[in-house]
Amino acid sequence: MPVTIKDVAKYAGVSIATVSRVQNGIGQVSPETQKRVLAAIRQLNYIPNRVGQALQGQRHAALGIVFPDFSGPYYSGVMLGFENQAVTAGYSVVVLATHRRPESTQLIVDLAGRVDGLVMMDRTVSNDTVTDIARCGIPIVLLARSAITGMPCVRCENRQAAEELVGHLNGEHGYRKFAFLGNPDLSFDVMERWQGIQSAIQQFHLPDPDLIRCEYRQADGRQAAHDLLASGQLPECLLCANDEVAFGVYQAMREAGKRIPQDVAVTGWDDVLTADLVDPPLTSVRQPTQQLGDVAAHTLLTMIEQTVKPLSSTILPSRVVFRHSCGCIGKGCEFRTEALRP
Amino acid sequence: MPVTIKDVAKYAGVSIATVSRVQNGIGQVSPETQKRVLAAIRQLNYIPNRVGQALQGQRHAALGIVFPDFSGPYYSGVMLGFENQAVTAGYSVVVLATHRRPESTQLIVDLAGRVDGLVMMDRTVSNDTVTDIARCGIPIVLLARSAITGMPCVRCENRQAAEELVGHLNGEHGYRKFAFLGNPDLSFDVMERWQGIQSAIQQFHLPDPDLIRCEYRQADGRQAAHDLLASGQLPECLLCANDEVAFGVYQAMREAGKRIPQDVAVTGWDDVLTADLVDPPLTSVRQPTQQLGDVAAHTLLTMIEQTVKPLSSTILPSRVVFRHSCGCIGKGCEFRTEALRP
DNA sequence: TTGTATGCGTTATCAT
DNA sequence: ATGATAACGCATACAA
Repeated sequence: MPVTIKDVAKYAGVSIATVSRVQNGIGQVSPETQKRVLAAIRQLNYIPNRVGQALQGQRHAALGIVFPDFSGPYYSGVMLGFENQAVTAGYSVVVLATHRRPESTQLIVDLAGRVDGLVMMDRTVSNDTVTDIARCGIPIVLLARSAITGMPCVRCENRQAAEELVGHLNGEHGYRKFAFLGNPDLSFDVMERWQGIQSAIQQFHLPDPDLIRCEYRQADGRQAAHDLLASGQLPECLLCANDEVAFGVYQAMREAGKRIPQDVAVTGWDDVLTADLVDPPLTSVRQPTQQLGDVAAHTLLTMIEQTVKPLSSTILPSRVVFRHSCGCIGKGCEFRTEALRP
Repeated sequence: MPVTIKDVAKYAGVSIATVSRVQNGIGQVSPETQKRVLAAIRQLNYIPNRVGQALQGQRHAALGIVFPDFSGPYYSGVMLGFENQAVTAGYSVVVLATHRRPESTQLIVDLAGRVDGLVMMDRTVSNDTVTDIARCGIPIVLLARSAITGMPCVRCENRQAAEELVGHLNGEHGYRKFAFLGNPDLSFDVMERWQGIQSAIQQFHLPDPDLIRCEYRQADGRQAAHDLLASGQLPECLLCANDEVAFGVYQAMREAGKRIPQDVAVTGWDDVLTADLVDPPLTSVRQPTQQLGDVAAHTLLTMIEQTVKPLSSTILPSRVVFRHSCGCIGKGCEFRTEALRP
């Protein structure tokens, strides 16, 4: 049904080679035939078939990116940066979210067959699968994921930020008993945050922190906080795996009549735009999400277009943003040097 | 460089056709050769090239979706619903964000050449371009966009919700002077909201509302609110084009020492998760974003796989969610029947 | 059961 | 300046 170069050639009364020459501006064509061909193209509304071009040119002109999920501003940021770089470089973007689907492996293999390079995010599929696909010769960049030998990896700094966070909470506010809300098994970043927190707590000789396993949506944080309240073992400070979990804790605390930070301090991670607007403003850790996608795309493009693989991994800096939910007060979020509670 | 079916055939010592038969489970193959072929596939790490398949099968097994932008939970929701439907039906998803790029038209034409169907969202490209592409025979579904004859359109209800909102603000709270913050020229939905608001205000014989043109990020709402404050013409109620703008207004009001809703009432649109957590909780309009992507994908798939084009447009219902920022009080957000201000 | 041959749409390399 | 033809990777109709 669609118009092919053959149709145009017949309509213009020339060979397909000539049409191709006009179309791509390569080779010599007489002005007269050029005119005829151009007219035929316009007349028939001819659009070159990308599949034919891809087959001939031995490239898809497309990049793939595999997300574990789409929800939340974190993925939007990565997507934004990635798409921008890819399109600017002349590549289309094919996305896939695994959602822990059992058939994820097959879907990713399928995806690998239609792109020139692949970004694999976090816990989307096993390392073995990634290695298998890489062995087929397709360039792969890991994003916010544990390293695999021979593949570049792009991620945000987590441990240092976690240590700074705990250092502040103990040093400035005097908190000693912490709990972490999240599931280190589900995400590489969260695992690193949990490890950083544990390491800092050991370093300061504080009592072992509790790990409250929960997923990353607001409802999960809310449920976890309610469970914690029901157990009667509310620590001084709740460190949340991300801001959505922290917002869920906010909900639960409001429902239970507990005040933040007077009754319990709360921190998030991601520093979403609304972190500054909730009551109280949320102390969080800002990550350069857009840059994450940006650098991942750039690294991938380098691997595709250069014959030498750089293999350079990138770790982008995170920054702790102190607000009121940890106990800091005032407009400039000055630290309270005395402990908040008597 | 990549492994082709030819390589596998040579390695297994069989013909290409036999490999294909094994690969697709079609036709008769002796157990012995099947084993050899399977071993070769595993050994060489063969992944079928989708381009070859597409060329032969006359289909891409891919759907395209064109966004104006990615920022915000609205697009995440649409994306989530769309990707889920597409992948479930065996299609890959190719995304493009126009970002008001001048070369958008070319990018979309390009995209059209590598998918079996296309969803076009909002103000991404001119109607003429959409019609041109449709003429090439590729199925198109419009999403949150003004209708074009002959193309199905999926969107959320806006006018009715706008009227309900204004009816509440005037009827229950007694507000008479409104301003709308947003740019009706930039988005079809926002245009409809603005029209619905105007229509309701006429209907209730209230003074003409002000239109404060601004874009849709938090910073834009903040700037618009500051401008409004500087002008000295603060209306009783600010109707924001979306929640992010409303959050920007929150910022500005806090910075100016104005209270919501005592000094000025504020409403948003989208009902993002944090609308309930900001101070005061934001009155907003909830849209089924995920379902939007879901229905768009489903409609597109029907067009592709059925020969009869349904052409049915879908309008999904929106729902006003009353919270404190409009003047409602109490947990259940009961209406205040008297005017809030003396 | 297996192999051969053709066509999908495009570009590139020849030959004319 | 132009036309004929091969090649890309795959699936399939047909021949053996």
